[in-house]
Amino acid sequence: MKVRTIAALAQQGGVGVETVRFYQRRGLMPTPDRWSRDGVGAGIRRYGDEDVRRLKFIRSAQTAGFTLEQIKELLSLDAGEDRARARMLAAERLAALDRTIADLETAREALRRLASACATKDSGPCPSIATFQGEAA
Amino acid sequence: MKVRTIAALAQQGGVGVETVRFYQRRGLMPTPDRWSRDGVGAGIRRYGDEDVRRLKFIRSAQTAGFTLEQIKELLSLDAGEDRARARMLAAERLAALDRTIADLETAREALRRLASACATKDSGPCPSIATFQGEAA
DNA sequence: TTAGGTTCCGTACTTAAGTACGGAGTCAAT
DNA sequence: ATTGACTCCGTACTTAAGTACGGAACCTAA
Repeated sequence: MKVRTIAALAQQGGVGVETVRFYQRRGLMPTPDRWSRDGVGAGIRRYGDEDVRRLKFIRSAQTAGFTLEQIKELLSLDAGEDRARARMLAAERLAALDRTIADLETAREALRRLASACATKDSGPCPSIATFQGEAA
Repeated sequence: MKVRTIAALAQQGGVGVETVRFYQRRGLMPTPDRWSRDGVGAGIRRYGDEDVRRLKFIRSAQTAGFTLEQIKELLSLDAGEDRARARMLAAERLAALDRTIADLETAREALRRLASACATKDSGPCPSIATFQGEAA
């Protein structure tokens, strides 16, 4: 159970210090008590392994397309009792994610067409617009 | 070759009027001349089929993850000569898109795990954080 | 014990992509 | 000719997710 400063925590989570502080302000990360060895000053806040996990979770959930607001709820559910709600959030996000992935696959095809439409010669107009037609969201 | 007002253009592009105007300010959409039948007033701007295609292209390219700035360049390339540049932009975006899709697939898996981890009972803590572990971006 | 690097905190600034507002001009129908 | 809807335009506001700043407190090593 290592303890670390905010800089070390941020580094392990792959974010900047200011970002951690931002998450604290938004209620996504805790703001642990200050802690001084010799009890003389106010001390510095120290972070444990659980905080690292929490931070990494936030980043993963972001990749999955959750907003910080939703992640906050997910985190509160993590400690709470309302499984049905958590399940619903997950299912909703899963559906949205599938739509996004499908959209991106479509866009990927269009982009591949664009790349190859531009590949045949080295100059002359390259019909970007045309290659995307029919793919409007 | 239908002509339309900005409202009709926006509607066909699936965006709001203000958004079209925003694209005009950013140089992504043209600002055609005003046009009055009886030459009495200053008239209203009219938009043609090409504008609809352009607008739809913008939306598609956005789905593919291009920023408006990049789309602007893509559009200028469309009329220009520099195929190599267009090809490069497309290839870059294609690679980024593949990374994004892969990330989302991973997140999708994690989310599926989350949903099923929460599915077994109807109450009690639901381990959101744990289900995502190992998936940090 | 002092110099430096961190931490803490509040506040302000940034960026991307819109969205809204308000007043003046224009158009189409009554 | 007037009304009501739409257009034009500049300017300002919004949202999400940070990022930066500045001064005071704190901690560590020489």
